[in-house]
Amino acid sequence: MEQKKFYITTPIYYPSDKLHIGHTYCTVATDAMARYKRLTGCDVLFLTGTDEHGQKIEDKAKEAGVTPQQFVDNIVTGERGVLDLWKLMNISNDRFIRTTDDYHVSSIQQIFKKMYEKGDIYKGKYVGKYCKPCESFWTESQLVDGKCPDCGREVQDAEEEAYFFRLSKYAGRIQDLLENTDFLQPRSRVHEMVNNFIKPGLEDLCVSRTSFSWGVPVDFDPGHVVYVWVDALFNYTTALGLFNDKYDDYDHYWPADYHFVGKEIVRFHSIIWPAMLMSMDMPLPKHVFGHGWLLLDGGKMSKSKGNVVDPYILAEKFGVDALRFFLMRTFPFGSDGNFSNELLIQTINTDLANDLGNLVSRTTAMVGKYFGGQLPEGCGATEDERYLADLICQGNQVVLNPTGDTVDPVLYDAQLVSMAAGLRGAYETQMDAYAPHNALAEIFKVIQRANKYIDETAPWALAKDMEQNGARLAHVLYNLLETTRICGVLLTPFMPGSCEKLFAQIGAAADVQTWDSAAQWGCLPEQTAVTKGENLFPRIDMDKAIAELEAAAEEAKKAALPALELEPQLTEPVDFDTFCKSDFRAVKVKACEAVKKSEKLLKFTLDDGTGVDRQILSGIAKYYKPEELVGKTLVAIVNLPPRKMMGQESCGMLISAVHTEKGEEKLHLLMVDDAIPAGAKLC
RNA sequence: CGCGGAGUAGAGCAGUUGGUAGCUCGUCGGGCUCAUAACCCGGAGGUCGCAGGUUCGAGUCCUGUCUCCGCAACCA
Repeated sequence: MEQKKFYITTPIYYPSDKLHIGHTYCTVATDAMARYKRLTGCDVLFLTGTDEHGQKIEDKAKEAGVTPQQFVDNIVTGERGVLDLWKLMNISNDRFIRTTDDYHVSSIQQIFKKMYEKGDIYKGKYVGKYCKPCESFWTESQLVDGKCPDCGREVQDAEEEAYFFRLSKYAGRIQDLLENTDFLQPRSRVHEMVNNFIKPGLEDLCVSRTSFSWGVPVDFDPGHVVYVWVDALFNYTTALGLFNDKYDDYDHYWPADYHFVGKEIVRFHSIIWPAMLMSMDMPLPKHVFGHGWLLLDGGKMSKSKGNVVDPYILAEKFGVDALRFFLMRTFPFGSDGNFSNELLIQTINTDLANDLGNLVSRTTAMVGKYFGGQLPEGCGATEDERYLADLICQGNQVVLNPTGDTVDPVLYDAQLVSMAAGLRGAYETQMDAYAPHNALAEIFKVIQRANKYIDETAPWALAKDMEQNGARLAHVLYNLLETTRICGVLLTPFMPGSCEKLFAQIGAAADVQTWDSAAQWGCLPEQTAVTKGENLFPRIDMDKAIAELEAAAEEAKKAALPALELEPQLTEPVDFDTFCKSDFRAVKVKACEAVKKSEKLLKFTLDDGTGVDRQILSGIAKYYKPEELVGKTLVAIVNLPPRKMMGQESCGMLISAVHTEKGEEKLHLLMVDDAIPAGAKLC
């Protein structure tokens, strides 16, 4: 039988900053799906990577004083970079593509040329607004109040040559694709795309730039670089060897079965991407799935808000599998979810520690305690149980009738067996519907049932009379091991590392970790070696962990801030006469006291050489104690108009030096040589 | 009238094709002691934002209305 192939991708991420929990979410989801498909026997190719070109990277590199290539190398391959993160998260991608890879660059040039020769890319004029100081090109809609969104200055009409893709040509086919197929999922995204972008009319798309150079050069027209659309989207095919010799399985794996993408790039993947493929006469990917976002406090996570969540810290603190599990279990895939540390810890404690971890712990402990770590021969599945399990695995409904006894061992066994036997089917249904959160919920129903089974059968009571009840006790424990085994198999795509440990503890070898074995009751060898190992998922002290996380976040925030920040210098000239109108004088502090009821103000009584005391209020109480300033020689501007502050008059302003250190504002009064007499003019 | 999403127990969320409203946490009471102070059972707590409509029947469909959120730049 031919193996079914399955090609799945994440977006290629933009390495202008370290990746955060949102990227991790998407990649973990893709990984879980890829592992699931491998488990079921598919021939899987799982691709992820980075999209490394563009203006922003060029700017960031410049800021950091390195070349763009050095900049992205650091973020991608450097310590705690993208590759390290995926390694830490146990991501099983088969390939990793970087758009700066040679083979990709040359492939893109050929693709661009091909579309140009076909006439779907043509040279035109890009009309917009230009901000000279920023050297930036803006479209009308990007302007803020008609001015440059970066610096707020006036912009002027400008146009530049650029290449355009005939997106408009494919509007009809795209609309049909979206509305009449299940290409784009979940369905709700379809309305969004059609209403927002297609119905208003698709305009041709500008696919080249001359405003920056960090990109794939258009080889037949120097000065132009290929813009993101062509460069980034085609990664899904160049990584298979399209127009290059690096790989050779384009024909085998293309078209992709699933592109997993965040909802903000659904537009690119569901409109632009298929249109470009149509232009290239290439098959379209089968599905694009736009998953939701992780929100913080109901709002978006962003660098500028300073609220990004670092997956490194969480994975190291709570364990990779716990984090992977949390992401997949808690949030319905496809809609937004509210991330919080409390929720993370609660999920770990409830599901992993209390339910699953504790189930394994109590089961293995009892096998150790009552049977020395090995159950006796004959404790395995009965004929009836195997028959029941088979019926259920084949999709039959089985109604179990209680005997009416208060204690009904046969019923308990049958209920547990039938739930465990039916699990794979329920799980598969949910996974194939791309609802991993529901698949996990199915597993935990069984885990909870198993915990209940222990209460019902009360093994500790059976153990009191081994001669009478030993066989029954062994069968009960076997049933528990078998249930955990099946759950373990199905949890493997989500928590590969922990499941390996689980299998070791319950003595499940590789041949009973397979997909097939998850639909067979009773394949765990009866006399296998069971060991109570370390706790798979230790319980987390919520308050303590939260406090530590907050401390770590504070630390990270500080470390991320620049060591030293200075006000940018003004470039606008001031004429000499205007400058001369400011009268700076040396002044001596005769007295200084804090202003009552004010947190910031100090009141200075100053000798300014006129013989009349001058009073100045200054908002520097945070930085100086009044008494330490008495007798100092300072600098003040004396011809500012007097101003009332907290009911007192301030005649002038003391001059200070200010800067920012690690995000903290620092201030130093300008103190000069005490040899300078009061009233000396500074010029 | 720009577009879209969301409003369900104290909190956080599920609710596929319309058919007796569920889950986790919290709370109250009980059971058990194998286990990671974990596990099991039970109770209290919701007019499913509001108002209409379709229907034998609506959280679920339709209309209206209020509130909240997101919507420039390749920021999943």
